[in-house]
Amino acid sequence: PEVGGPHGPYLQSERFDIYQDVAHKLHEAGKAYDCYCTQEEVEQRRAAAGSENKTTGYDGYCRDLTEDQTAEFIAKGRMPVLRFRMPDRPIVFNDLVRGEITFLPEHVPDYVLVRGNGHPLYTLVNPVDDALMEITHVLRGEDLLSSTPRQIVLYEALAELGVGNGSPRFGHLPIVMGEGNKRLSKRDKGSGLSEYIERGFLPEGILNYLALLGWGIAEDRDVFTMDEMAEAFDIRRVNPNPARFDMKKCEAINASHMRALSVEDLADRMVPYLQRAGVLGEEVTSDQRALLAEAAPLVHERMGTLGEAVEMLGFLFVDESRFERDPADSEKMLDEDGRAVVKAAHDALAGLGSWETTAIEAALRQALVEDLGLKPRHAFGPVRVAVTGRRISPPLFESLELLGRERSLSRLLSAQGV
RNA sequence: GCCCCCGUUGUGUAGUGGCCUAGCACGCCGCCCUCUCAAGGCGGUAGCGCCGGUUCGAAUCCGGUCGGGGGUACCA
Repeated sequence: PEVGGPHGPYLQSERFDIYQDVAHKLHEAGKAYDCYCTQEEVEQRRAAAGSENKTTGYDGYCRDLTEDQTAEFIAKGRMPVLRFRMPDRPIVFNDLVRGEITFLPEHVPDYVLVRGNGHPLYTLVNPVDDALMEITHVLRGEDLLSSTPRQIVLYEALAELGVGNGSPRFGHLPIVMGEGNKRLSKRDKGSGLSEYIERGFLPEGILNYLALLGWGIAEDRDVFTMDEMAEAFDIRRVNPNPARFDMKKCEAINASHMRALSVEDLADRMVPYLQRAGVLGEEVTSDQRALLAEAAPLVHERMGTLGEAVEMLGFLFVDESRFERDPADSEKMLDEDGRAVVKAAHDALAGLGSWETTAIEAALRQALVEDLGLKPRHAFGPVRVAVTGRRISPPLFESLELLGRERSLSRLLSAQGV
């Protein structure tokens, strides 16, 4: 609607006259008829028919009303609905993903196009819009499969009346199921796109994963770019089985795309997430940009989503007053022994001449591993928590360099409770 | 109930009568690497829903059965 195009108007509310006109034509041509039955009457007749397991839907009562019968209904003040007259023949169509599908006429009853109050229904509006807008292919969920036969017949009737060129091609995609084989409903957690965006999934990652639900680019490959997908995709190769949404796999695919990003791109994309978490402000200073550019290479192979940037890199951008350590990690790593290690680390680094990675590493290895005889993992664990606030972080020595001498020493001090 | 769709390891898939003692990916388990976590490398785990039939031969074809999903509105 906001873009426009050759088949406007694009707002349904502005197309009322079109629907009304088409409804008229359908009625005139006998493709649809006025039906005066109330819903109660239809149900009663169905129940009275006994074996109500035969067919649901309308029984065709008003299909061929005489003028007298019609007059009688009108005299009673009944307002008719416009009902489409389904042909008495099997409806066969070739679904793009499922192949040939057949519906017998007794299973697709006449259906309502226009309400008693004159308002057109989706059943009319959708095909009319698609016919007029020259839609050629309809790719939709399997949940719409059983309404397809009645739509196809409508398209054909429309074409006979000079509206559109007949039925588009249909392809019914498998529905994505959630855990426990239940349909993923909009209310379910993990069903809304916004949740994935908030967590920092990449658009190309989500798209890649979704495409894998029923389709594959090759036998031995499942990570691909959007361009590659567009190039290779073929609706006829889509699998009709409903697929379960697997968050683990989705995360793995996304992680692959994260790694495929250039570090520059990664840095840019992390910014909004760092801002939203308050790690970065509205305005990102050039110093912060530079720091982020140096930090990006350290994390680009260890992040699954952009949102993880907050925990991974937050410690670098936060000043001492706002720096916090994970309580559980602190408790575990900064016990008495841990604090002793941190003190030794501080002393080793305090007088360091050159504040860069190799020198930092050399000094710490000497002081903690050589002099104190600690295993590397026991030596660096407490230091890591002291400086980054977490047991999981980017590589320690690089992190220390980026953090800078002043803040590093300050944190090594505060971790000792000093 | 009735109609339609679907049925290969935990998950997504490859497989269209012999190349299948069923391939790939994710997961899971173990090992290697290692300052944490990842990444990477190596190895392992687990499947043709079931029953008949066709055939020299069936995951592949046919029938049945069971199971899952969707649809059955004057909703979209």
